[in-house]
Amino acid sequence: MVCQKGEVMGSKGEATRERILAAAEALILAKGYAGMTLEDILGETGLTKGAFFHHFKGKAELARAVVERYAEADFRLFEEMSARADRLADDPYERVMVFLRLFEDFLDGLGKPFPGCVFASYTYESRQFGPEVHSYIRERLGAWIGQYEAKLEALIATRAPTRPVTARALAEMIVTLVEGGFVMANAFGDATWLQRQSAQYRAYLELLFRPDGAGTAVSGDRDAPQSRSPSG
Amino acid sequence: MVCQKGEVMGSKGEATRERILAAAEALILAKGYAGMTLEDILGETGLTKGAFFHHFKGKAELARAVVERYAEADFRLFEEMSARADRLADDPYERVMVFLRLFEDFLDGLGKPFPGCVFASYTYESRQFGPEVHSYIRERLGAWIGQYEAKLEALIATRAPTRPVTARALAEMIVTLVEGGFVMANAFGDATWLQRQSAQYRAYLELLFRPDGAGTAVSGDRDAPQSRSPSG
DNA sequence: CTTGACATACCGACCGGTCTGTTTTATCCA
DNA sequence: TGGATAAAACAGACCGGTCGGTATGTCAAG
Repeated sequence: MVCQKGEVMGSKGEATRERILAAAEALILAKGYAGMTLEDILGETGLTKGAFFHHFKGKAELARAVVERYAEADFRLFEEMSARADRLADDPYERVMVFLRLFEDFLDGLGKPFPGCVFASYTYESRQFGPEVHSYIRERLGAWIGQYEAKLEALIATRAPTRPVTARALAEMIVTLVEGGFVMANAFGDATWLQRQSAQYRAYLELLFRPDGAGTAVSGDRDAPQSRSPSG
Repeated sequence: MVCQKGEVMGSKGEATRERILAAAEALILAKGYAGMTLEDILGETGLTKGAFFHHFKGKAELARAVVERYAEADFRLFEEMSARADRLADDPYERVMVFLRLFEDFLDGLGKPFPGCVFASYTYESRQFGPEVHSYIRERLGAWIGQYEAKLEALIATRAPTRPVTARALAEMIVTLVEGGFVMANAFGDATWLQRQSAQYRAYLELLFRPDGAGTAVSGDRDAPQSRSPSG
């Protein structure tokens, strides 16, 4: 055997496993973990029970695999976008701003069914999962905040904010806005919600780190519509 | 019959119904709607199946009643706090700031088990509920945003912001921060998370509407700890 | 001829909901 | 005033369907 012990030998099995994970993630985001049935997954993937239990010990292991896959993809997406932003700008302030715009552009490209956050979905069903999954989510959320914190740390190191503030606090704020943004976007069926929050956050950063640039209009601004019907 | 047709004759039945609703809300926040079992409710309230189905047609009706109760309580809480803030200050800017501080103080008083938002919990299980529940949540979220919008509208009418911004956008932002704050607070088991977001939001408003007051330290500021371990 | 990758029939537990019975409470009339 | 009476407020056994999980089998590839 060329690749012994079933290492990273992609082939058919891995593809099927990936299909199951992708379907499960979408279902968890739409119906919640407890609301998702194995039958749902089988119907979505066209597989049968035998196939599912060949790849996963059970629903609990699937739950762990889904959140791990999600966390890894999120982490990589951030790193990639961060690298792109750093290539497009040298100044730490501009790097943060460009990163946020890249993030907003990325969200623009996301079609519906509008995605949510697996972390948040799990959080509201926390009792379903053991403490190990809970602490794993906590760790990955912490890592996510840390990614933002690093970029903001570089910013604060070069520019004194107009008001005392920590990189940690600002990092927590944008992550909170993203999590809340997913909830609101889903509730209103409005895919632009999250982008608007990111734009407001950029405005906050601008006032903190470039208060003189008030005249220089922030290009690509996403203001909320002047009047929005609550039921729209 | 003095009170015909079982009108608003509180007494015993209503109290039991209220106990069921309170238990169900806590369970939905902890385990999600689908993860919550009728047995859970019966165990929590010490009742039996007969009692439950005497008060509710089924789990679906309970779900609707829970979210309606939650929405009404939230609405009333806002109105009450808003009235208190308006009594404590005359200036629209100060009224918003005082309101936010009252909100933070209120959150301080909340003991664990740390609450979440029923709207958000339902949002991540949206497929479980019919479109009528979904649109109801949308309407109530819209009303909530509208409450904030009215206060911020008065603020913008009296003070020109340092940067063009709409009351609607700012209202959406604070609501988004609250929703995301519940998620993060639950994930990290950190009851102060939401208060810190509110404080950051106040800082944003200060920069928007009182940029000269930089020297005047905002009393009762809640900054994030300088270094937070991601796993803490 | 072993092993991975599926398919299928089936099981047992659980869960939402029903049915019937019992207790308590409120109301009305002699 | 008090007992009849009806309705509300419960209790608890039971049922049918669903869901997670298992056991067994097939089939192709190496």
